Amino acid sequence: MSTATVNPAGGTSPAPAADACCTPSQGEAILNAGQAEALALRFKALGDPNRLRILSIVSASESAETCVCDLPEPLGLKQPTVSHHLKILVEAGILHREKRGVWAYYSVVPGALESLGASLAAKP
Amino acid sequence: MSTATVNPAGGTSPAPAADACCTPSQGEAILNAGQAEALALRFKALGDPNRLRILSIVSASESAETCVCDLPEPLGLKQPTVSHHLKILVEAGILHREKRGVWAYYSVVPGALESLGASLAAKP
DNA sequence: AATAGGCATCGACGATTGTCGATGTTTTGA
DNA sequence: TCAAAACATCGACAATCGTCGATGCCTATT
Repeated sequence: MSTATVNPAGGTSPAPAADACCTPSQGEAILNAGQAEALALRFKALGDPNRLRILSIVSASESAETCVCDLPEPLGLKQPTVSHHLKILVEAGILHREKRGVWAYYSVVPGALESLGASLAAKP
Repeated sequence: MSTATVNPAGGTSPAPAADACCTPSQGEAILNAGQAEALALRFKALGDPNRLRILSIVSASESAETCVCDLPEPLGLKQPTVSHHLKILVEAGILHREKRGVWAYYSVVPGALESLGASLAAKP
């Protein structure tokens, strides 16, 4: 009866025996490391309560943008911390930064959140 | 979580002062700390490449359930690490764990990813 | 009962993260 | 030209995270 259990040694699941826990594998349809890393970067940006609240504030005024000066107060955070979170959201492609004069205005990148949500419903 | 936050219903742009960066605030329509923390917990679970790959494998399985014994090999992780990630995904309400005999089978909670995606499209 | 195997938990380690004070950069106004 | 204000960046610190070896628990088999 050849192999009884699937063991990680190099062999790629020869044949599913009766006492095997389940069907060994299904081809190569899973996320590779690169795709997973890119997706994780964007979800990680959403994995902080204060960043979610920043998004909530910014997206609550969709037509207009939100300037940094209005964020520290409702969040209870200091200005450098807010800038730090904003940078992470920009690098994740979720927020857009536009500086006018002394002030910096942030807005949600159109379709960014929707595309992230779609990648969830489709299959990670 | 029906956050249909449509804030600017009344006055439309009440002519902000020249030296004000923008409209000061819009009441209390943003995510509070508790809601943000709960949402962040679930997004944080998706903020790791290996957990995304685990989700990919589990949701790609025909039988819709995958046993732990098949995960360490394609991920290149040791068994305790895989168990750790699985626990995080279960606590986030994304995966379901069912033990049959010696083996433990994991499956995606129906609608879990879709509801997370929906919370994205409908403003965090 | 004793053994073997699958999986969860524990303890530890380096790496990453969130926060803040201090400082730098840029623009506006006097 | 200088001063003030808004925002970004830097450096530091505690906390959390990802990973793994060792170990324990549970189940099925002998």
